Amino acid sequence: MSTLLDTCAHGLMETTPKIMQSIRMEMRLGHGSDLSIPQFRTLRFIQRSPDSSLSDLADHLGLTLPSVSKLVDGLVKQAFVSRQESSTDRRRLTLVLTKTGETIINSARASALAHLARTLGSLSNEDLKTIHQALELLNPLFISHGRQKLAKV
Amino acid sequence: MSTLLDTCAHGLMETTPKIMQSIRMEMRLGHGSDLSIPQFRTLRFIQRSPDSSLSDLADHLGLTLPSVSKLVDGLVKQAFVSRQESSTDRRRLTLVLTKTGETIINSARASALAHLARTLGSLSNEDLKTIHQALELLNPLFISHGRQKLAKV
DNA sequence: TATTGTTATACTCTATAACTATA
DNA sequence: TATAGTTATAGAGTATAACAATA
Repeated sequence: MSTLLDTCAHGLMETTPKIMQSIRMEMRLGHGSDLSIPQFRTLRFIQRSPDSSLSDLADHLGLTLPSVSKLVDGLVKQAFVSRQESSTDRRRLTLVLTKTGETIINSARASALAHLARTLGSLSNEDLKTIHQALELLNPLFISHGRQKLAKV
Repeated sequence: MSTLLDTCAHGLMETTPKIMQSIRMEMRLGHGSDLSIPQFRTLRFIQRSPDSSLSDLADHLGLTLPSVSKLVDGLVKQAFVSRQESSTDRRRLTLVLTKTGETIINSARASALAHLARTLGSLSNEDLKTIHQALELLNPLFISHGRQKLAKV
């Protein structure tokens, strides 16, 4: 009967996709070169965790290695990222942001944040405090669970 | 300088994709037949708004007609949905859930909700109240803006 | 002419399976 | 043998452009 719990679950299922769609749209329209959400997250991850390997990225995104390999393919093709050899382990590679990649991610991020801020702009400070608290509560509950490996059917 | 606003925008950008990924994963693993998020939303929309047209659905999802046509193709192929002719306007079609579709959407929904409830399960009632309030605030701000029509480059 | 929907084409996202190279 | 990554293949998601049928 836990009604409040159910209500929150419903709310998340209704609202989360709408927020994602808004972010996605801004990512396409908001600035020159359009990034998908995974591409954006990839650039952000490399920016924040330099010298990561493909496996590190796969763990962060919760995707399989082939998926991430292809994802990076696209970013390399656009010259946002380069693959460098690891010196210690010749199987591994090191992901590096190019100058262009750095520019793109900063601009996309700024544009997305500005758009979100505009969207939240009508709220009072108290409302914002509530949202902030809620995000602080939710964030640790939804952790990336490493690479996907789906059960066989 | 509006720091709280920025903090909320950052929080949304960090947390929203993680929640989506969790929902998406449950949608694939949680029950027999796996649905993508758009498929899930489509079935839900038809369930709640019977006799809708493809354009109605496109508006609801914020996608273009060709995208939605293809999306529905997949659901028809799986026999979750059927396309029926509209009696009043022979250009329009009417989307109808099949018996199977009804079963699938109910099961997927229950499973996703249960998973979310489990994830939120460790929170106190007060925390849940905060989240509930936040969702009530956020939900109306992120409305579907009708079909996409991207600017020409 | 405007609207509803489909088809053609072309990306990205994502997975599994099979492979190569290194440890 | 186990791990890092790629390639092959396949289906879904998404768009634009071009089209058919109806209003």
